Amino acid sequence: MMTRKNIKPTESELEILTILWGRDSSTVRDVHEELSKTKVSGYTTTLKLMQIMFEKKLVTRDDSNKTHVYRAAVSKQKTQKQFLDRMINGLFSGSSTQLVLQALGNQKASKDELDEIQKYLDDLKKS
Amino acid sequence: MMTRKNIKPTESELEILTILWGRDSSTVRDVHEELSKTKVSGYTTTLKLMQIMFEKKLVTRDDSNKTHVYRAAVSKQKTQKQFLDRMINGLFSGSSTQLVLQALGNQKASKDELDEIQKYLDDLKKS
DNA sequence: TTGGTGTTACGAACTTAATCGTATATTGCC
DNA sequence: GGCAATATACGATTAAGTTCGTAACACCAA
Repeated sequence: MMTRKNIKPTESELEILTILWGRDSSTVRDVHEELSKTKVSGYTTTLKLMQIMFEKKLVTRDDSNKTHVYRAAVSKQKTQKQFLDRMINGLFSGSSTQLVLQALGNQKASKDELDEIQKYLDDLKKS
Repeated sequence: MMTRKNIKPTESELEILTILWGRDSSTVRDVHEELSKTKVSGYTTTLKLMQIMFEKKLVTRDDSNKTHVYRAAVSKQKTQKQFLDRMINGLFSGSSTQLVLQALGNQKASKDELDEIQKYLDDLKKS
């Protein structure tokens, strides 16, 4: 099996990926307008970032038309896993349990959410 | 209440902090030798990094002697929380639950660890 | 055709992080 | 005192990421 490249998206790239994950396909204009809701930046900045992401193979694009159409080339889940693993190894001594306990303690979770986690834990223990 | 500075340690700074957290107090030489177990770098590189961390107030130092003595100025737990929050907000739509489920699914946890998490969940639900 | 709008391409400037070489200072030992 | 070892200070360089200005091109409407 081919080993996957370990390309770590930067903070800015992650913002763009998050937008792409929430849409079927996007133009630079689409992404830029979405980005502009939370930060100010020039259009060509967004364009340049997405061009770089294309070179890094973080996104695919259809350039058969004048206005290119982009899609995320990495999955949200795989990216989450990549960052989680990095964090667990770098900051939690490799213990996912420690990270989980800390995360649960940090932020309030609703009873429903806690139930969901417990149910998931039960499944894990059975297997 | 004073608002806390949101200083985000870099990757290299995190490596050094991790070493400092595991020791009572450390000289640059101590840290550098510990670092050298896992990576190659010059002594002055470590020195420079720790000087920068001192300017950023990530560490304190006692310079009453020629050889300065350093300590972490930020707690491990607070730093973990800072990175976790950033990750939850940036990559998990603000849902700590989603992060927990992903973390549990990613890495195998032992039965004892799962029990520990369940026990913690029970406590959370009671309160 | 011509001008305005919208798009990509591309290079330059700027910032931050990381690395290291060299200068300088202190300490202890002969 | 003078030398070797070891420390800090600091500037220079490199690399990566971010930002934006400008050029070039296509398309459409008047």
